[in-house]
Amino acid sequence: MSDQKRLFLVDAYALIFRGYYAFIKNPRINSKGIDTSAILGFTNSLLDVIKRERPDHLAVCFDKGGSADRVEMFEAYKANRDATPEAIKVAVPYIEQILRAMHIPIMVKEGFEADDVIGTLSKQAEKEGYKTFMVTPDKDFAQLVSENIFMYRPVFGGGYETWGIEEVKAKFEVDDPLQVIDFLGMMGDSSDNIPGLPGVGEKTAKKFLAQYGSMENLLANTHELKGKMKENIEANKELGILSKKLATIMLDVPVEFDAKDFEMSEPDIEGVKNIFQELEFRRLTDNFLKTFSAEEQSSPSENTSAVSSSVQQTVKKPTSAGAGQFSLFDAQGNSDAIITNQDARITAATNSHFYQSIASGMATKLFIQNLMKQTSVCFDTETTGIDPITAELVGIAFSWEAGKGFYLPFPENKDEAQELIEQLRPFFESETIQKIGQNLKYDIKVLRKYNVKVKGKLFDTMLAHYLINPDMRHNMDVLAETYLNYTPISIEELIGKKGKNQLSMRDVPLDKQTEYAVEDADITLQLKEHFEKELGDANTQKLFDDIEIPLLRVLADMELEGINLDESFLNSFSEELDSEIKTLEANIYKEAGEEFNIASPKQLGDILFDKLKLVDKPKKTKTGQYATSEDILSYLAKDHDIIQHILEFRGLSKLKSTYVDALPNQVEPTTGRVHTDYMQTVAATGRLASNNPNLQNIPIRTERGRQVRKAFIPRDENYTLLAADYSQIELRIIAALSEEETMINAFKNGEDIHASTASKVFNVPLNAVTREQRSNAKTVNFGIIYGVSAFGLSNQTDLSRSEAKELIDTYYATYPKLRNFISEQVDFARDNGYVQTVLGRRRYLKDINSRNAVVRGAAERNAVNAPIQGSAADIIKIAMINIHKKLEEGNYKTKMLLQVHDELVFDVYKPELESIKTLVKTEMENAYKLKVPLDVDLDIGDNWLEAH
DNA sequence: ATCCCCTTACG
DNA sequence: GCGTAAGGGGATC
Repeated sequence: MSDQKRLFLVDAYALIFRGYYAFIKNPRINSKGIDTSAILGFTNSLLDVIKRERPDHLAVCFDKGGSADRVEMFEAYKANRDATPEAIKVAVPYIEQILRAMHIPIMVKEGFEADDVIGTLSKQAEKEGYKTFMVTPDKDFAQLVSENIFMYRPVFGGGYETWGIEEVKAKFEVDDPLQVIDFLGMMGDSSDNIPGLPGVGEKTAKKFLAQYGSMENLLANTHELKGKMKENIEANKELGILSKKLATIMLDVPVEFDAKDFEMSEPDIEGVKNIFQELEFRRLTDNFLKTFSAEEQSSPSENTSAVSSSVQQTVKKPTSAGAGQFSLFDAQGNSDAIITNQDARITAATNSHFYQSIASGMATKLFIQNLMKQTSVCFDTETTGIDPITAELVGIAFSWEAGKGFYLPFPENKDEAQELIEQLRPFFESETIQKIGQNLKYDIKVLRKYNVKVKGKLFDTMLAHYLINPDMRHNMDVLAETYLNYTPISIEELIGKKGKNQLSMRDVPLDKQTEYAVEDADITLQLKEHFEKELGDANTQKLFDDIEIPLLRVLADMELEGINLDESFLNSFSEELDSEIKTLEANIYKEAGEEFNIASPKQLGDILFDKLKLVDKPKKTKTGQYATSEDILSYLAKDHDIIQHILEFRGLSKLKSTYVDALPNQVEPTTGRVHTDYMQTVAATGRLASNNPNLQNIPIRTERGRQVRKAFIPRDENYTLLAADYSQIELRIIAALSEEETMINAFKNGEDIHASTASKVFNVPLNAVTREQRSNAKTVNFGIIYGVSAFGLSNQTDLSRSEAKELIDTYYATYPKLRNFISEQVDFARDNGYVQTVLGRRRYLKDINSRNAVVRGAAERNAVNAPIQGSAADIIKIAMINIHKKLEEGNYKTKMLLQVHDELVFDVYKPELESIKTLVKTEMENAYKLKVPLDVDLDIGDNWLEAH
């Protein structure tokens, strides 16, 4: 590089947006509920540029007030951009603070865009002999590139590329960077709302530029074009000229390049640290200090240890110690000292580690001896598939020291595999060795098939993180990147994308298996260290130890147990539905006058509203289609037979495809039963979710639908199904938490709560409450749980908006403490950034202080709903754990099979029926003590429908 | 094959 | 109005 002075001009918003979207699937929320994604992303990029390039001169440019000139030229200019996300709006003042503390100048000029400011400054600096680098991913800037002006573009996946004249010429296929303006003018830019020439995209624009060189020359020669293209362009010449103007970056903004001002200087280190501390950027602080300290290199530490000669080893060292690469650990092996560098992530290739696979025989014996001496071990099973019931063990990885681990491959032969697992049995069944894993439910289920029970204390990193931040995702890759700044080998890299050519883990070479599997165990171990602390900070240690971890074993048992399904019943039901659907189809085609796909909302909307014109002003969905949902069609059903038939068609098709036909396919051949998978970490409120198949949404509300429940049957004639469900648990919780005496007493007296509410709200005696009054009271009762509005209530009932409002007002007057409770929840969320359940399960509400009323409203409803829904989830989880324990201790043959949020279903061995009924009712009703009694209804039957 | 949209099933 | 899973259609690669 020459000794020419170098100026870096940063396009602030471009990097802020980029930072924000980089975290969009996994936003960073600090304990105060601030979404810091954009701030973190921007600051990381900025430090990265400084560290890589060590610029002499640097400034950051912002937009302000948009471009007055461009809006004047073209009203729609940038008009239909999405509203700026809340996180970005709150980010800007912080970023300005950070820049001020770093003593980096902020350039902004009212009425001009950052493009124009950067353009003007770079041309001025060029005259003074500077080399200028415009830090932005935005292609528009290519027009400014010259001999001394470059684009410095962040590229996807990390790193930067520099665009000079040659690069711009190649990318845009032009002779001069200035032609980029013509290029953008021709093809337009939807994000900037530059209209462009109709029918001209990237390809055509390049062709035109090669041929005509400029917009003006193209427009002067349109006679040479032909067909539709000729018409289009001739009719839009003005638009072409306008587009080119809009795409032109201005070079005469009233700003001045002052070399002295832009010179890099010492930052106010304490000031920056304070801001980072407020934002809770711990690792970024380290990164900042390294960036601005003279000694930024740290040499990689040795993490290897003596290796026995009988094992195959794979030791990797950092490939280089160049800038941007770091050791994973400091000298103390302290993983908290990791240096983040978003664009140069640490991967196995850059990190020192020691992973080894263990050969059979003596090596295994020695390994197991060593394993048994440990007090806490992380393990991860590798199998032939993702379904634990059919998957076979391919190997198991172990790690008990960060950066180090072992892989024990399993033979394909079943007897030999069983022999190996027998050697490991003492480890898995040890009560004293703690087992650490990511999603241990899976490993436990796999091992159970080899007749091994995992005992001892457990630590599941996925569950830990679910409690730390339930709104995030919890797969290991995300956790590793977020908390360790480490990118693990992806499973796709190993076995290929899913589909036809995907390999089984068995087909992967042993050294690759070892690298992948031990890495997972190693990372999981490191995550555990991290989360242990955070669980304490969030006060959720008890929830983890007493609820989620014990529940994991309960769920594993329920899933392995499965439920018996009456397939022949479903098959005949399917035929019955099929013939009815065919009849309905024929009727609908006749009424529509043509055949079409009734199941396609798009085609259906066109038939109903374009062809038949059933309504004057049909409603549209947000994507511009006609809305044809149940609630809209129901209004029309009584006037039009076709609508009635369509609704019936929909109902029957859904029933058939989702349940009647799908369920028999989900029967596991090896067990003859249906095994759902309960997901313990997806519902933000603490509920479980069920999938493959979902057994939590089996129909019950319509007569026809609930027939499906007849297909769920006991194990055999010696068993019967028992369904136990909490009566009104959410209303009981809100009554108890709000301490609303009137409602508490109604529950204590065993009253019908909706009738009781109606009697009080409508001021009539309990026995004079009409059906309609009860029904409206019921709607409000439920509405309260969801955070009701007059608007929502009137939509749900026959009441008008004002009647609905009056009803809500009277309701609050009747139950004043309920209203207090609601505002207390919202206040708590505003002050703390989260709300919590009876057991302290938190839900963070980052939007609770949003200035956008719609967004804030949703957060406020969450503040009310999450503690209620979540507390109900907490309570049934306690009941499940206690019941499971009692069933084991009592050696009952009865098994718990299903959980449906407020209901548990059991396969009861008939001789045990009476004691089970008492056991279940007692445990459920006493799972948690509230100021309101809990009440459980029990039902028994030869299928799930009868048991209700 | 994969993603998004719309609709609908449950608590 | 809260929380989920899943099917089919249709666009896109």
